[in-house]
Amino acid sequence: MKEKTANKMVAFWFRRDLRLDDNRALQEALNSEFPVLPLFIFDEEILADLPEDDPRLTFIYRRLQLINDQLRPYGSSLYCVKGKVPEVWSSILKTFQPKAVYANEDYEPYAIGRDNKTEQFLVQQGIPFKRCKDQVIFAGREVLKADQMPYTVFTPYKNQWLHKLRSQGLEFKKPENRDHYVKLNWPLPDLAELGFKASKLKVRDYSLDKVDNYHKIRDFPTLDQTTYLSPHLRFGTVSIRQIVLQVLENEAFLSELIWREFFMQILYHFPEVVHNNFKRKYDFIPWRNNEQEFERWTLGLTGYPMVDAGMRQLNATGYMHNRVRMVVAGFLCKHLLIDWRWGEAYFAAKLLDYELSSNNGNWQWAAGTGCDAAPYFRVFNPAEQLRKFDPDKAYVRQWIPELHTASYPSEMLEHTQARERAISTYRSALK
DNA sequence: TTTTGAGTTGTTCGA
DNA sequence: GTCGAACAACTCAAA
Repeated sequence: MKEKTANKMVAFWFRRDLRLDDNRALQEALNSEFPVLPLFIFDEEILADLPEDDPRLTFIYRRLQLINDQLRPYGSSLYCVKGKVPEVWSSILKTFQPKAVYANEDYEPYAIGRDNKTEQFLVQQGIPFKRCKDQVIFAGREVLKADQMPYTVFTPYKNQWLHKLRSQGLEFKKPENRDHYVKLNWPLPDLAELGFKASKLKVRDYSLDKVDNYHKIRDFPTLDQTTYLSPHLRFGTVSIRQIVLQVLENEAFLSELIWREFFMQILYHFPEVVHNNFKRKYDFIPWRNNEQEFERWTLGLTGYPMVDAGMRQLNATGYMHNRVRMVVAGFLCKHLLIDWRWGEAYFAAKLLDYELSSNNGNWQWAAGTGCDAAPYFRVFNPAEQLRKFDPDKAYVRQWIPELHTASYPSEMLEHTQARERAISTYRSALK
């Protein structure tokens, strides 16, 4: 990089928007007067909690390779570094002096803090930090009740969300200046140089082929007809606008995408849910928190096939069917009376589509402590769920080869008793 | 301000 | 086998 060109550029910071097309902040940067320096930071604050072969890191890395390949025809490449974000920015500014830095908004508490600090630092150097809405159709402040307070019940939120979408439509920005990048031939570090190892688990491509039948098939885990979309929305390898456009008429599936934004705005407005019950009156549930029982749950050794198949699918693949997630979560919170935070943390470590807001919101839903949650006396019967949703046992047999042999454990507790224990425990805690 | 209707995903029991 | 009611009363959104 010649001295002369080092300051005739703007920077675009990739985070959870790992794509070149229909990327709001990237498009804004490309439309600016100056060529774009594309960059990615492996954030050591986040990496500290992850194993070196975390499959999500491997996925991110593969996508960075793809982006790097896509930049090559434009004579550019991805500037990829690892470190603590503030230190990385000081070091970047020693090499480049961008006229502005562009990034897409991220609404998690950690990300908001990181971005505010980054903005403060950049602005001190006279560099504006420009943020765009990209990962959602509507951000937390955009869908509010008439009194300007956030919704905490899904159905009215969804109605308002749909009303807003219909009144203003999906806003697509036309792709322009696609090649307006800084000429840069920067080698992408390989996995080992970054301190990572390739994971055996893979994020699958998504497919919307069968989504038209979503309302009919969604509860049957054996049909394996899920879209596998969630990790792609998590890491922004596909644009939410593009997906919504494709499922506009499909209310059942669209609702799931609205749930995603519902829980994002809950986390945005009520960041304390990360640690606390949304409904504080549930604070006094005396969780049993038996570690041996928790371990049996994680290993898929409860003796309830629907629960065990789900946990084994999660452990083996990083995915779990949505219906089964409800069953295993309900079993942990209600039957075993283990704090939902334990289950939340386990899912966070294992799920390829892990996202704080959805994971927290749905665990609190299953525990009955969340907004718009299941009533506490609603206790899933894992045997009944199996009978209803996997009647020929294809799903459970797939994940439990020893199902009908002596080596499969018997039920670790009896359903009716556990159900009564759960209801009476909750009932007395609420008094 | 007060009132009213509604609220993701279930299970069990008894008629 | 099917159906409605009970579970326990509560909070929220909107008129």
